[in-house]
Amino acid sequence: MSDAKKKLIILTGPTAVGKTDLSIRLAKAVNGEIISADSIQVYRSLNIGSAKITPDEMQGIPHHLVDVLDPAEGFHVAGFQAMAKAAVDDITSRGKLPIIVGGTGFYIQSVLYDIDFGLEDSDGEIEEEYLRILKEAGPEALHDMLREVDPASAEIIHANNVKRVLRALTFYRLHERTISSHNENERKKESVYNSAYFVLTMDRSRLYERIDKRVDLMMQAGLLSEVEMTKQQGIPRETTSMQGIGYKELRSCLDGEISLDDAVELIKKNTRHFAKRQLTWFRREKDVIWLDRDVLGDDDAILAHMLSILHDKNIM
RNA sequence: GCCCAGAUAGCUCAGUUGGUAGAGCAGAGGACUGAAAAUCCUCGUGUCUCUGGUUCGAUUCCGGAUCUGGGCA
Repeated sequence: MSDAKKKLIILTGPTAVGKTDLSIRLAKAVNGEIISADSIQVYRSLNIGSAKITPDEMQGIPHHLVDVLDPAEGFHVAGFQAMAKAAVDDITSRGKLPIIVGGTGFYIQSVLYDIDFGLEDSDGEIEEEYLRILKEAGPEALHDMLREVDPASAEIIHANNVKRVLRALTFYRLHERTISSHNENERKKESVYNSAYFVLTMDRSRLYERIDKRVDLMMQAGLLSEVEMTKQQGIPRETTSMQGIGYKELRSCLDGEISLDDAVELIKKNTRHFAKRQLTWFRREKDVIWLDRDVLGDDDAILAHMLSILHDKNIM
């Protein structure tokens, strides 16, 4: 539509559909650079478990937001958004096309719709107070408190979803307005980009087979020792990076809580569940362009299809 | 060949003192606006192996068949 808008390509899909290879071919075809939207690949040294692209595989295509954090550091959408926006501007200013590639739907949304996350988060004091209440009175009590200040949110957020209840309460405390009204405004936003939002997908049971196989390959490639390293380095299990699939299960195994076989099975299962959640997310996103491997065929055919859509949208 | 025990949801099993059945896991759907590979919600009709019999009525009791374990020869 409006040529004044910045151009942006998004390539996403559930884990293990084969985004990486396709993204390199796409980047070459459109003279683009890749911005990773992946909550685990941002961390250095978490390579095998995050199925991170190797320098060889990059084939000279610049990648942004990969290997930018230490595994001990925390991370969140707002941080991602800021870095991703800077990368988009940087790439665009050099006359190249930014391509967001990765499976973290929330991250993609934060950039595409330029969501406002408000002020900085609390220093923890407020949260501690709520956590104390949670411990003493339970999740229902917290939820009741939310109902007092923000009934709309209390209606939407289930009492057991403590994480969200806490966030809604904290938001109210910090901003003196409800997160529900804030979210309502954000939801109305139109994308600031002239974009194409591609979601790669394939038959569910075949995807699950690929996932199971890929986990076995990760184990063969030495995932266990990669995780062992994080333990030796003293990275706490509660850290954001250690909540990644593969890492949390093997850390549990290394601490003697479960057997290795059980850990591997758990990794497979959790990855399957994750892929399913990703698909649910993308189904709900507006204006996505589905690329079904079972319909379109091999990567050549998929790429050709993408290029023709990009052409029609005047993105290239 | 004989004896014993099973045969119920994709899997592991529970149960019906005879009125056609339910848990866990797997799986499916959904939510999501500063942990998102996170967090949370919802969803269980299946020839109760087959076949005769008893019964108003059998998945449940009885007989037979088939299959699967285990034991004895």
